[in-house]
Amino acid sequence: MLTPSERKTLKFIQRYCMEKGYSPTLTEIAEGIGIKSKGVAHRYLKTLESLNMVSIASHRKRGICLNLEAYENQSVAPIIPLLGRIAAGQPIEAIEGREEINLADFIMNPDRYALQVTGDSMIEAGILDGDTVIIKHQNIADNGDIIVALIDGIEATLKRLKKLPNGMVLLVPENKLMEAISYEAERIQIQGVVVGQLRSYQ
Amino acid sequence: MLTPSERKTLKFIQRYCMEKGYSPTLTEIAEGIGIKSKGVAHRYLKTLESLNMVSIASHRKRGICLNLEAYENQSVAPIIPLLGRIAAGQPIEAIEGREEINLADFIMNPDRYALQVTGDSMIEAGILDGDTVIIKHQNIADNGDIIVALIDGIEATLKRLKKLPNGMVLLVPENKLMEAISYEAERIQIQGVVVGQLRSYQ
DNA sequence: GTTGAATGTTCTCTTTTTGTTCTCTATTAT
DNA sequence: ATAATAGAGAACAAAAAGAGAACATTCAAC
Repeated sequence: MLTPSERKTLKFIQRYCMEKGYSPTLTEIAEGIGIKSKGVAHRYLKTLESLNMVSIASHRKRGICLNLEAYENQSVAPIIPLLGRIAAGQPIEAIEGREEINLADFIMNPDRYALQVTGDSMIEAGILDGDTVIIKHQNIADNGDIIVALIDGIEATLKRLKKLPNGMVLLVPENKLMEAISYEAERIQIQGVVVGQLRSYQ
Repeated sequence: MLTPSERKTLKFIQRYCMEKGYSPTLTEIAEGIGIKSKGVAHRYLKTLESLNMVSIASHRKRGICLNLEAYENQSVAPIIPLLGRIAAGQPIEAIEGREEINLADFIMNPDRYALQVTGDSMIEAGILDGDTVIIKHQNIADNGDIIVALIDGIEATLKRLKKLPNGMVLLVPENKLMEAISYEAERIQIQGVVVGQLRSYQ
């Protein structure tokens, strides 16, 4: 089990290597994890080496190498480093404050579940055929929410919700080729609200 | 059988480990379960250890380790139940085989990192302004991959890659309002390939 | 090659944080 | 009344964190 400082060291090295393409020096590590002593940085590094998290080419400068396999076992938390913001035509810009994304936020709550989306009805909202959506189970929703609606207790569908003033509800697909349909409120049962979406390209 | 306080302690540790990737200190546990005394937290921990719910590395800091049983009760892995497939106009259909999604598979590789996307250049590929993309760090890519490209060593951009037969590369935005631009291959450095995408609606 | 700056390695020391073990008190159910 | 459960907090032991000096090795410029 890594101590927080060792973990911080590992994260820093990972991030550094990712950004620069080569490993940091001890002084850079020390600075990167917020301490002054490179001797201490070296100690953390030795621990990481003994746990097979990294390999160190002895006496070589910038001779640290991340060990991929050991890494996976280690961290239980679904955390991924957030390197920055990418916008066309500019260098990647760091985001102050947030340095990582924790997917636990997505799923920690027990009333969440996932659905795989079939069809193109929400394509203009960036939800494509084959995507997975994270649903929060609840029976009410706000205007504009994307919801899982059960129509007449049978048909399930993913649509944007629009409440009409006359007591009707409109289920709006995000696709120019399809039309919104309105229903009497009694026919529509809200099963959940989309709180997240994910897609894998692999 | 666990007392309410012991159960609370166990739940807190599970949650903490899940979110942070390492175990809490006694003081953090005490605070987490709403008491002031770390001695008391220690007592609960000892009970949990005697019931084999956790193991404690003696005198080690953050040396708590959840045991298998405890894992089974409440999943500590980043897993979310996959209820099925939703398509407009049909009931939610179960997916044979896969019953849950493990977000660890999604992202937990040391050569992955996240970037926050700014701008609309990939909007027709379902990558919207504000979305997060998961990048796999690599220097080569296949035709059709969405890549992080560094142009002339300065500008970073997210585009679909198209290799032209004449040694040029085309960076294709997924937006009708923008035009693909071709470059000499030497000017383009591939920094990574998009392997995932996620969006939070909260 | 030689040299010197940069970097890696090995220490010893101090301080801070955390784990462990107590004792004491309060509350509640049987 | 008694036992089980809760909680506060003091006192001490041990681990972790950190500073920094001293020395060894690399590596690039000359």
